[in-house]
Amino acid sequence: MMLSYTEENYLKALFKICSQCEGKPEAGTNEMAAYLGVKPATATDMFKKLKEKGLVDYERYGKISLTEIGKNNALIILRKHRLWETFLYQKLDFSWDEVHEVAEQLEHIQSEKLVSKLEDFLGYPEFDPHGDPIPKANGDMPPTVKMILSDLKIGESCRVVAVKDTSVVFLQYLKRLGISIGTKITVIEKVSFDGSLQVSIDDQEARNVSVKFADSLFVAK
Amino acid sequence: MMLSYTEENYLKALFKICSQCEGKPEAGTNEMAAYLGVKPATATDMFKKLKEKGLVDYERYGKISLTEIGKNNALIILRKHRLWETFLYQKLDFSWDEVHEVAEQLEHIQSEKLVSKLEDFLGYPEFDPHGDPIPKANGDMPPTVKMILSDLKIGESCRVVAVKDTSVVFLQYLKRLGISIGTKITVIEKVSFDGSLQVSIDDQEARNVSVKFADSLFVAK
DNA sequence: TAATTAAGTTAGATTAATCTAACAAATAAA
DNA sequence: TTTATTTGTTAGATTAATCTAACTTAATTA
Repeated sequence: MMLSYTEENYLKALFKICSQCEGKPEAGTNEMAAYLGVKPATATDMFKKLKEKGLVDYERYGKISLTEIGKNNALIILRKHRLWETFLYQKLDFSWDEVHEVAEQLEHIQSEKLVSKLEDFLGYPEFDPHGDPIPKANGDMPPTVKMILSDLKIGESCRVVAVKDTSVVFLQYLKRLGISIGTKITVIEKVSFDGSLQVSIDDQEARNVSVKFADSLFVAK
Repeated sequence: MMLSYTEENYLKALFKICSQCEGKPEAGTNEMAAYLGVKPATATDMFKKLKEKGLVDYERYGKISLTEIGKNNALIILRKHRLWETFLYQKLDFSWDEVHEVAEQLEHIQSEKLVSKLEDFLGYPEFDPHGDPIPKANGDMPPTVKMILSDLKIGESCRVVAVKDTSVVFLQYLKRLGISIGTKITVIEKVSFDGSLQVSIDDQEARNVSVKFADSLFVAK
């Protein structure tokens, strides 16, 4: 079945929203509309259409969620997105914060052969430049059990494995702090007043990072 | 100025048609519509729109041609198309006849940085896999003075430098004959009955090729 | 539980790209 | 030079994706 550019974006958005919140693999109309930058009325119409096509489960005034077919389609798009990001980063020397925008366009190119050839060319990467796993051609994706920086106790060290927030502002901030995949971070102190952390990046002098920041970095001990 | 996918395709089509016929750098409505696979009425509407945007010269019931701005836009699209074809062929191991279709999609990706990085990655190629020149970022393109196989006299030899016809059937036929860029061809005889040629490909045993075939291959002595 | 607020839907309009059918202009032929 | 043919245009409709404004349902709270 052929999906339009827009339909693909709705599926992808739904997948992203659903995979973030554990217990609730579904999204509301306003939530989706806000995420996609359209009005709720627009989203409602699209929900009906996607339901017709068997890609989502949805009832009037209810939540929306992906069917198995819808999920599979979303994974294929995510796969393309992440492979292209890897290409841009590894081969074309794009920086961390630049890859997303262009990959948003490239992910919609229709050619199975292109994707598999690209994957081969990149050497079957497991993760994209942000540390997110790349789904396989069959839709398989390693379930990533992720720990965030906030989970660490005082005195513990870790390595950055991925970013939770992929906004340009965040990625540029990371670049300014000299943080990328693999960077070592040690928690020196937790400030009880506002929950912020004193951390040492690559064993440099300590600096303070906000809760929001510590919640946005995936790490491994 | 932002161009839609469709507008880009009209400009590209117009450029192709115009650059083929020497004396007449303009196209008719039916001609364009047929080329693009739409109805003439649709083309008329688009002509008005493109004129509004200053991309074409056009008057009711008249021919259509590119303005300087329109031509520049067309060249940028052609540049992207040919760089992507080169990428697919050189890096992803696509065959001659497969590159076009995917490049038709890739050429519409909007990112100047992507194009220049890609060009750099490919080592600033001058020609695409079909032997066609790749426009530079500023729109410059080497004026290709091309000779076709039909131009050769009996006994003369040449090397294939490009294909005039990029249809899949033709490219696959070339593949079957073992012809690609650089292949040596010698004209053994011209059959006066139908204008067909007896040729030797890479000094192999002679075989007959049609006028249409000989008109579709660009060669150099 | 009744009232208020938040969330979601419907109806009607808009824009881009397309179509068909009917019409008009330009060109070619008799 | 009048007619026939080709070429091109206009008008009106359609589809996909979007909007605004008005309305409905669900959830919250007093």
